[in-house]
Amino acid sequence: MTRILIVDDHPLVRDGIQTMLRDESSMQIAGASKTAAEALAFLDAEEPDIILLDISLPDMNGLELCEKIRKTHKRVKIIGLTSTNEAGIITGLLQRGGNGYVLKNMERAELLNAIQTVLNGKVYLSEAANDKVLEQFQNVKGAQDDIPLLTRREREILQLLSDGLNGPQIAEKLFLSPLTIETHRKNLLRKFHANSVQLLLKTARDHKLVF
Amino acid sequence: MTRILIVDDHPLVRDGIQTMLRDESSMQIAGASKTAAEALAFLDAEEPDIILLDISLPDMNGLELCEKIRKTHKRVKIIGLTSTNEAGIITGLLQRGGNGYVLKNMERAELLNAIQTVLNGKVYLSEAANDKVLEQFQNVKGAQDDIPLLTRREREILQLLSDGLNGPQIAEKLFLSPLTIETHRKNLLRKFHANSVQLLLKTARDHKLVF
DNA sequence: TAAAAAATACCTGAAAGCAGGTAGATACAG
DNA sequence: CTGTATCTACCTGCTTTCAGGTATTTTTTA
Repeated sequence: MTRILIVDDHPLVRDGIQTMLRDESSMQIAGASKTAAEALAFLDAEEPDIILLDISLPDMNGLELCEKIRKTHKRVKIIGLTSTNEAGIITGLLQRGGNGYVLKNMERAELLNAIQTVLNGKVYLSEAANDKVLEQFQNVKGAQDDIPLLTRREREILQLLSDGLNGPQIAEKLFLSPLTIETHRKNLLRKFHANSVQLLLKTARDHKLVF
Repeated sequence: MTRILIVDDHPLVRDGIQTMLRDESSMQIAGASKTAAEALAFLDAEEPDIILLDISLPDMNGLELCEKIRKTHKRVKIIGLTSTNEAGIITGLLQRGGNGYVLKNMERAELLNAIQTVLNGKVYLSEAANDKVLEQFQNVKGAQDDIPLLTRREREILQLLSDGLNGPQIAEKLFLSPLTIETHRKNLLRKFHANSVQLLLKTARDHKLVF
């Protein structure tokens, strides 16, 4: 028997999911919480197998809640739920220990599929979510008029800067003159229209050139 | 008929995959490339349905190649292949338009499963890869004994530094003396045992105190 | 193979950051 | 109400970064 906790502040969603799963004899709705606080209280008492977790809750960000739950409940599988597919949520959820992600306009079959998939230890991302990831990626690439093209060396140095190294340290690591690093850094700043490495790195991260 | 391109510099892997798929009448190995250059040349001539892409290639980073392929081939499904599961590769691959990810020690069934999943427009991540994502997450949280306690003001300034502002800019924004910001920044550096703002921000990000 | 691109290295002067202090004003809790 | 923590602000001296160049060598590409 798979025990499921629903965390969503919309009654419509809670009822809808209950209905979708009503005929599945192997699944049981263990609880339904309207808020993060309720969910955490529920988890103090019971340990479900699956949590269907709305990303936008009234009292706490869904990602944050996911992180919090994962800290004390290593075993439970967490599937994110959302209506509008915001940027970065998918990877954010995975990085916080989430096991999957479905959109609220899903079909019944997709929900069952998602639950089965994460129960088997795999990650499930809905097709639409997948499209969004790609689309977002394409868009980023599409609006790349102003994403500067970097040389290999520049990318390398950008990454090292992102790793927290400063000029002299990079020079030592790459067996180059600190002045050379300065030149590359300067070219990076120019290409990104940044006036400090801080800003450069922020922009680069926004464009997903470094992580 | 599903046409598959294998991109891997290890003959063993190429042969192994061919063998795994030999008995699948619905699948056909359209080609096998040893390098990124070969793969790109192949894609100029033919358009497979699936690309099984090794992450560590001799002439180009797999992520980079994925990005490059996705730029001109929107339709093809790309599944990453790797032996050792490095940090960040999974999300990096997704963000570059990858559709899935399997480890080289997979079973035949898992490969077929992965191919079928991405053909259906879903993302496939292998169980082992999933575990790694979670494990990596848990590790970060596990070593949190020495995360410094920050005051409200320090958190505020940390966030502004993370946003790419420098000392004087923050001072202006908060109606404070630049010297005050310098003090706070200095305290942050001390608390994080960092000797530059760059390093401070990296550490803070690792501890998920800023994003 | 010739031209273009990339990588290397240097210079000057101004601005900012960093390390090491000191110190007054609030605010908050025992 | 009396510490303790926090926020504020300053000083000196040194290092690094940034903006603006120039210039040689190597690699890539047309």
